[in-house]
Amino acid sequence: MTDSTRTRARGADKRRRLMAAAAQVLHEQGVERTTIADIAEAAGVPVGNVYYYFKTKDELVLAALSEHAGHLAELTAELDRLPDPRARLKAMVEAWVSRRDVAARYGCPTGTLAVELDKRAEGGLDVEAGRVVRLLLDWSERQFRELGLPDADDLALTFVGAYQGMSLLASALREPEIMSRQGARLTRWLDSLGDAPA
Amino acid sequence: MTDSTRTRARGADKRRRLMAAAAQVLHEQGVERTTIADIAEAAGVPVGNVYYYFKTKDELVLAALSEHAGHLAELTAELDRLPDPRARLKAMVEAWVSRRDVAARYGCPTGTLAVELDKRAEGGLDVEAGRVVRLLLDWSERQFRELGLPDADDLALTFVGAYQGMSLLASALREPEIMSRQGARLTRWLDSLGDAPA
Amino acid sequence: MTDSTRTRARGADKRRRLMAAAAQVLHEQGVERTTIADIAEAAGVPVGNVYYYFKTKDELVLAALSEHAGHLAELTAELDRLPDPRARLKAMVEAWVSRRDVAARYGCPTGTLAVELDKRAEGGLDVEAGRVVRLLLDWSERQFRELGLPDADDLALTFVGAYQGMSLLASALREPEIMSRQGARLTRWLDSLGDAPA
Amino acid sequence: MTDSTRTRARGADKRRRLMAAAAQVLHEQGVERTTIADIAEAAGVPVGNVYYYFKTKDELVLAALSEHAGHLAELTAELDRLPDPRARLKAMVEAWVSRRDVAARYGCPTGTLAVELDKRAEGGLDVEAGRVVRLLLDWSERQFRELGLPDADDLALTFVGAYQGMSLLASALREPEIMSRQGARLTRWLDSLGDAPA
DNA sequence: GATGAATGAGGCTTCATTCAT
DNA sequence: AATGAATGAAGCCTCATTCAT
Repeated sequence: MTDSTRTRARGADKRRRLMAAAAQVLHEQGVERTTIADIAEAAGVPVGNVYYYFKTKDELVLAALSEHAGHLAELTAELDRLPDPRARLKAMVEAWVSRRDVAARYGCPTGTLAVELDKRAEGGLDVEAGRVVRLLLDWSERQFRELGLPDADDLALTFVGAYQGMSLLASALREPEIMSRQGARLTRWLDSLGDAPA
Repeated sequence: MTDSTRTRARGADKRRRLMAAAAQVLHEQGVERTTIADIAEAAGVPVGNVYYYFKTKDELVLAALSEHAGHLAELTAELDRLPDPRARLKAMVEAWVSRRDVAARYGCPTGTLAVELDKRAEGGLDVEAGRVVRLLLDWSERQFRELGLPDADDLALTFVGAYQGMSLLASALREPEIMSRQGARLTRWLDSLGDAPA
Repeated sequence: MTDSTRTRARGADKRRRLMAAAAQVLHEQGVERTTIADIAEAAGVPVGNVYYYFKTKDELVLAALSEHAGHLAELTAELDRLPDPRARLKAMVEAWVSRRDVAARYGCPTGTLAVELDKRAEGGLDVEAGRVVRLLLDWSERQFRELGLPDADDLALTFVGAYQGMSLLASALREPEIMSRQGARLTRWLDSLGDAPA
Repeated sequence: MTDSTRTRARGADKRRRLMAAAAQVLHEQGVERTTIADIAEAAGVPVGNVYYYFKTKDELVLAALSEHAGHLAELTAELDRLPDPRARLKAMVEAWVSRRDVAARYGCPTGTLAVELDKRAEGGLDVEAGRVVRLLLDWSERQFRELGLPDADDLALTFVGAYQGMSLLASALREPEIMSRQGARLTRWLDSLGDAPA
């Protein structure tokens, strides 16, 4: 391994650590209340060095968004191995409910980020947040379409909206049980949706 | 009108203007990105004078929350004049949809405030935001209970959650139509709920 | 009693209350940490009204100084009724020790005021503080001179200096006993000073 | 000298400069009338940069106190090289008198700081000021004890109290001679104290 | 004379970003 | 690439003083 390779590897590692730290800390504290120093510390990187990897704070937010997108991609990839689209959707609900404690404390990472970023038009971060939200919508819509249901796009909005809504309420009221109970309702709803007529 | 009445009126007026300005600006820009100067300007009050009415920025946020609570109280008071609880709920949905443009730009005032305030434990503003959210939940629960439905509390969570979810998605995607379409679905869902068995 | 008399009486009363409040609050909190509002509140006078009686904060400080001077004048007038100058000095020490708790908390009113005012050349308040300090020095010197002792001025400096020193130490260490113990020493010292040679 | 050494040296140097500036400016102007900007300017440091070294103004005050404590430690270390405790005490008086001009203008640094800090209970700075005062008391007590005198603690209080008192009077009256004359008296008093009985 | 309200300067502190090495 | 230190623009808040009745 040459010096430059090792350096590149170490550099890439730092970058990855910064992204992960940004994703977590920004989720927990929100964008405005999080300082670059917070993220640097969480990543174990000296403050001054952050700017070598990310030119501005906005780029770190962007990185956090893409990190969340990555997590979602991993999850959907795994769920896509299930043969039945309905089972996939139900497994998604299960995944949400399993993270109920985090949701009840900090809300849905993507959703809360979107809420905060929507309040500023400049920088285009709001658009990027919308893009990540849409990833989940698109995946959901795909499942509903595979089920042969009409208005799959609306069903996806209802599905994801329910998740965002229960996360918001769970965190506003600090009650993880809201995730469990509303998750169960969501599952029942999925079951109640008729398959494509034969 | 006596002198003191006039003075008091002016003072109270300014206070009210500050509350209204705080409610609006904080909704549009978020808590952290809004400066006292922003609110002062929106209310037409010199910055230094704000502190005569509100000792801290947090008190202004609190005032905004109570302003939103007031708006909600007005709305529910009006809806309560309808004889049928189901009609009340449907009218609530209509009210939400009618404000679709604001929702698609800035989200639900109470919901987005709650999201932002939940990220800071200090000050108790998070609890206060939860309290306002609960006002709507309680009103909704009351309607479901009047309809004689079981699990009125869960139904309320579903109902309000759907609203929060569609608001979030509408604003994340900047599509007011999401409010209309999901509003229609919500109305249909309300219609589908059976009355109390005779 | 005419209206104007009553008004003047009420006005004079307010003025007196403000002076007393200024003397107390400025002693307890120091000049810089005391706001006009603090003094107004302590006096039970609306803030805006203070300026009718005192044009600036400095004038209030001046008033406090003269209040303290008044207290001292009262005390010395009383002590002067004692026939023996040594007895007068010893009674003065007793008076100091009797106020040991206040001294241990806030120091000597005049002394601490002088310390704070000496740090600013402008306004002449420092000079005024010195004048009040000198009142006590002059009285003491008179006693020593009546005792027929040489260097009465130096003895007065030693006497008053001892008082200022023990007050400072008592308050810095928060130990009222320092006043008692050093007061006893001071009394013994007074006793040890020979009378004028016959 | 390596790069990091140089950087560290520069950083440490700035810190030291800030401490020295804080000690001096706070002594001359008092805590409340001194702004961070004053200290920064005296140290030749940009205001914003001060916060890299001291997180709050209180920390700067603390630093000033420890600076004064350092000065005292240096002085006593030097005096401790004298074989005779009485000579040490007399040399201490000489040191005080030699700084009579500063004392007559701004008082004893530690004493005046203690006076001001005692007026605020919060932050614990008052306690810290007391601690520094006690350093001098403890050293003095040690000398009196070495002389074999009874009540060394009371003698120390008298000794240090006399110093604080004369400093206060000298600065209140703006007369450096007070330091000289009372210093001479203090020296004579030290001479008059009997040694331990053989 | 009395009083609540208004004003504006100034102080403390934070932090994104840049610099020097 | 790495890093401690530097910079300066805000932002929040306080308060002496003044104003308008």
